[in-house]
Amino acid sequence: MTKTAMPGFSPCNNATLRRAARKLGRFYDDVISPSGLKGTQYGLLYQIYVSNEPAMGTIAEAMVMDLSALGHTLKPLIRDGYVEAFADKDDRRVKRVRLTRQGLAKLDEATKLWSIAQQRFEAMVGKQRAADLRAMLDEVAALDYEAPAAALPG
Amino acid sequence: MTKTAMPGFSPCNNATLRRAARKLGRFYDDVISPSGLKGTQYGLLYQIYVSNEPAMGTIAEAMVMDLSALGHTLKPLIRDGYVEAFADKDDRRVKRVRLTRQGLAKLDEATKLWSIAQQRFEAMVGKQRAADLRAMLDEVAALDYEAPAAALPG
DNA sequence: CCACGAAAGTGGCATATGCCACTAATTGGA
DNA sequence: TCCAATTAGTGGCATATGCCACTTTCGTGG
Repeated sequence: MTKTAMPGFSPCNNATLRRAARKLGRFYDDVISPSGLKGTQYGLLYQIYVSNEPAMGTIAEAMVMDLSALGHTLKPLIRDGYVEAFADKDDRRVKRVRLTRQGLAKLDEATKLWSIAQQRFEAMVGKQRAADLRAMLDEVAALDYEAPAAALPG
Repeated sequence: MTKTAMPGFSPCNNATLRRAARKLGRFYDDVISPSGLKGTQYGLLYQIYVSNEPAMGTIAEAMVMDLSALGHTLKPLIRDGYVEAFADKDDRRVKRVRLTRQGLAKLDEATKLWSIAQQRFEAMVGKQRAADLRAMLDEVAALDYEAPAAALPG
């Protein structure tokens, strides 16, 4: 018993990943909160910003997120006037989104705060280790979890 | 442009972590779903199982989760009869929980499925790399994100 | 040109998480 | 002993995410 008893380590990759996500999420949220945005919302605004008036499906794919979930998450941002949606010219099924002037300003504001969180985190774990971690995570997010073709008998 | 355009890489550690969590979460959820449990619920049952009739606060700490969030997450499991709560003998503020007979059976059932997900994942990224990843994530979850003592003038 | 199946979103429902304001029970002094 | 500060949970409210059932559009083989 060193001090506060180590956290409940688990052999489950999923549980461990979620645990870390909760902790890191709260940290980024705290630092970014003065802007009124949550870390996830900041990430979404950023993704829209770096894309070219992306279709919702495009964003969902880039963020490895369910399309309907993206729709839900987008609502408060549209409601608050940071994002606006419009129909694609050629395919009326497609809905594209972009940042409004306010959204752009808010992104700027939040980016300053995000930088602080990012720097604080990387100062703690090390820039290189953070990069390594992201690489691992990107790999996990890109994996193809198809059923291992469990012997489909001819 | 190799094939499907790499996912929207982001320099944000938080966004990257969440993205991976979404993807891995869906994978574990899919595999575990025949039991009727979500991956998170499985993790919670497991945590309760390996603890000794833990107090809610104890679980919350181990899982690096907000106490009220834990309370919410616990509700469906109590409703479905997998977990039962009871007041601590010495401190009536404390609420302890334990698995019911059904909860134990469900945990057993789900563990078989979990093993499949766990093995499939580790077969893809490698057992050692998975262990390394968990180690990094445990470290992230254990970090002390206190304000960097930003010069509190005497 | 029309019926069909695929593609893109929407809405409803349920869980996952957090924060905040409260309530109840304890613990520490004065 | 009695009240103030602390501790443990609860409930309400809001966002984060997913799945499923639809609805609207497209794209196509007839």
